[in-house]
Amino acid sequence: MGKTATIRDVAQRASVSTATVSRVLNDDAHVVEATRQRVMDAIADLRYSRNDVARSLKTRSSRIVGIVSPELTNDFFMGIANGIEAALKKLKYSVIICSSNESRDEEKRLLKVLVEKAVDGVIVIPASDKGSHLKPFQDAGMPIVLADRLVEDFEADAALSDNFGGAREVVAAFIRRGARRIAFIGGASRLSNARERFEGYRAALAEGGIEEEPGIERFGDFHMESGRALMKDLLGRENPPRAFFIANLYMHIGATSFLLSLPEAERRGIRIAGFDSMAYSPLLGFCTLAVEQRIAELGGEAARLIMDRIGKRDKPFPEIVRLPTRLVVTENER
Amino acid sequence: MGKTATIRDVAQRASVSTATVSRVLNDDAHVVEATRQRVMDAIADLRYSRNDVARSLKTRSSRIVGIVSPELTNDFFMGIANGIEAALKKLKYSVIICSSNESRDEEKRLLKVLVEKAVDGVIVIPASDKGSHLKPFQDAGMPIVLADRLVEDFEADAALSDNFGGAREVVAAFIRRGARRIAFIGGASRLSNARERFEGYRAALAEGGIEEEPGIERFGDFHMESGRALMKDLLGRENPPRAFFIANLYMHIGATSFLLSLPEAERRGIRIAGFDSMAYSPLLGFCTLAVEQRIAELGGEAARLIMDRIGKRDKPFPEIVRLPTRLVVTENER
DNA sequence: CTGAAAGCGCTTACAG
DNA sequence: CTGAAAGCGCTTACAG
Repeated sequence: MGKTATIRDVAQRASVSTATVSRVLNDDAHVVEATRQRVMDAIADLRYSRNDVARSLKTRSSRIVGIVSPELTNDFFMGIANGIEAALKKLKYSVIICSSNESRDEEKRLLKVLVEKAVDGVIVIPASDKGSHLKPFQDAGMPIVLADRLVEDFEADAALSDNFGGAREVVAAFIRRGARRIAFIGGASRLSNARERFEGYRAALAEGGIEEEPGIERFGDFHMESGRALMKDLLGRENPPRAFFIANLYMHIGATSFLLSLPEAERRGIRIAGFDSMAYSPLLGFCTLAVEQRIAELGGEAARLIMDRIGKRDKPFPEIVRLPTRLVVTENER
Repeated sequence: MGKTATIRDVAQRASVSTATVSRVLNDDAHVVEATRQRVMDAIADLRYSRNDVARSLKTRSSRIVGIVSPELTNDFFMGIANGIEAALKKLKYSVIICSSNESRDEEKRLLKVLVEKAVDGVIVIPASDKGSHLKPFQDAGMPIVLADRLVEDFEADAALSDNFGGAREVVAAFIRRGARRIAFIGGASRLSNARERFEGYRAALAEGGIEEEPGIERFGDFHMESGRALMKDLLGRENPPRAFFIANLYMHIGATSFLLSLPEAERRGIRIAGFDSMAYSPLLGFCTLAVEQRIAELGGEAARLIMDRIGKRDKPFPEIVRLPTRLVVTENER
């Protein structure tokens, strides 16, 4: 930037002290209207814009919250980020969104950068099931909130979906609609949300009086490729299942794209119950039921949790919020 | 954060001045090794972390670049953001990603916030075809770079795809593969990228000796719903086309989801040439050809452009970069 | 090679 | 209701 006007320039032009300018800038009530107006005019004349860097240095608050996401190109994570941003905007907070690139090391590095930038807190969507590298930052006083899932060796406030309940509900509905033999395609069970969804599936099965069949319960990595591979694998068995609960959207995409590569006859009658609903969900042609997460609210809750800690609100630690999910019946009933 | 160690604490512990600590922090060559080591030890002992806010205030550089995107939940935009972040990381720059929510007013507000945060520059993916609201910030000295598209009433460096060339290439390939009567579904032609793609389509038609048929050239708004509506509309004509060039991914999704709602017989033989390729592109079952944009590089170029201006590199203004696209033949040849 | 000191642009207790 | 002044944690010419 060029030479911008400072608070001193404004003070001079309005013939007041910098303290007074600062007061009107911060909506201090004790400034008499005439003075305030004079200052406002000077601000307008000079096109003065506050320097938040200086403000932050003095107040020790940057009014910035960091968000660390495993990836940027993921509508689910960005939906959460959106929810966070919307909630914080109202409090005049801004947000720095960073991608850990699904790497724990990068996650750690980003925390360090964010601390240097003096963010007031950070919301992390964990890249792995590990959290010990977050501990030192928390110990140093940085408020940290988890979103979407929990991690090992690290306790913190967290905003999560009711993965267990959602999975149980959708699988139960699937059973009610006649599905008996339901295969499971999910993420690695060391991840908290993947495990919870698997347990929800099992609970629904048990409640429906359906015996588990370990041979058709498969665990991938939440990515497209593993969804495709597992679907291929399951359909390659001697007696392949026709109903599937796929516990994550990307695996669902992979599985569907494999199905699309099959001759019409081979894929007929296949039905899928899935997780999440995004812009492109209408393309998931075999999906008949889905669990919808309240993505934006997940972000909103994460925002609330971090603000509570930043504001040193007195409350038990950690606070874990579980957001209910919603069952959705999709258009495809083909 | 709690009471963190400052440069003074480090200086004291290492028995040097704060100036020396600052020097080792900034890799100043003139510090003798023994001193450097002592300082490094003190830093480690105290778990000192630099306060970038103070640094920024003094150096007048925050080492932060703002990114303003029309939305967060969009893999194309976030792919650009990713490219920017990757490129800037190497230069020890960070990035603040904000969503304008497709609103020009919000875009303006965000610019103001970013100026207050003293970012060194901002890369904007315009929310509309208007840019006059960006002018005052540029005039005040803030480096601004556009990505993805140009706007009216505002000149700036820009990183763009060769929309014209890409559209022309894919439509030409479509024609070579036998398509004659190709309908056009695109975005509003006041948007620079939408217009360029339309012109590319027209050029390919002309070069292929195919007469334009205005009745099957339709303009929506780049969103899913309009893709769906326009596809429905076109198929509702007396003599509906069977080949489509859809100039944007979301419209492509909408169009495809409409097709999926049709009985098998009605949609048979429909072929689509599209734009972009994302994780869920395999689900676009009617797509046979696509133009792939170099999304990450688009971000990389935007990063380079903004750094050039921040570094006051002497070069003509504005610099407009056009990145070539790549033609992709998809798996579906059904 | 290292230090003393000024200053970046704000905010805020303390006076008055 | 308003001002003078200190100070937030750094960096950097200027000396030596």
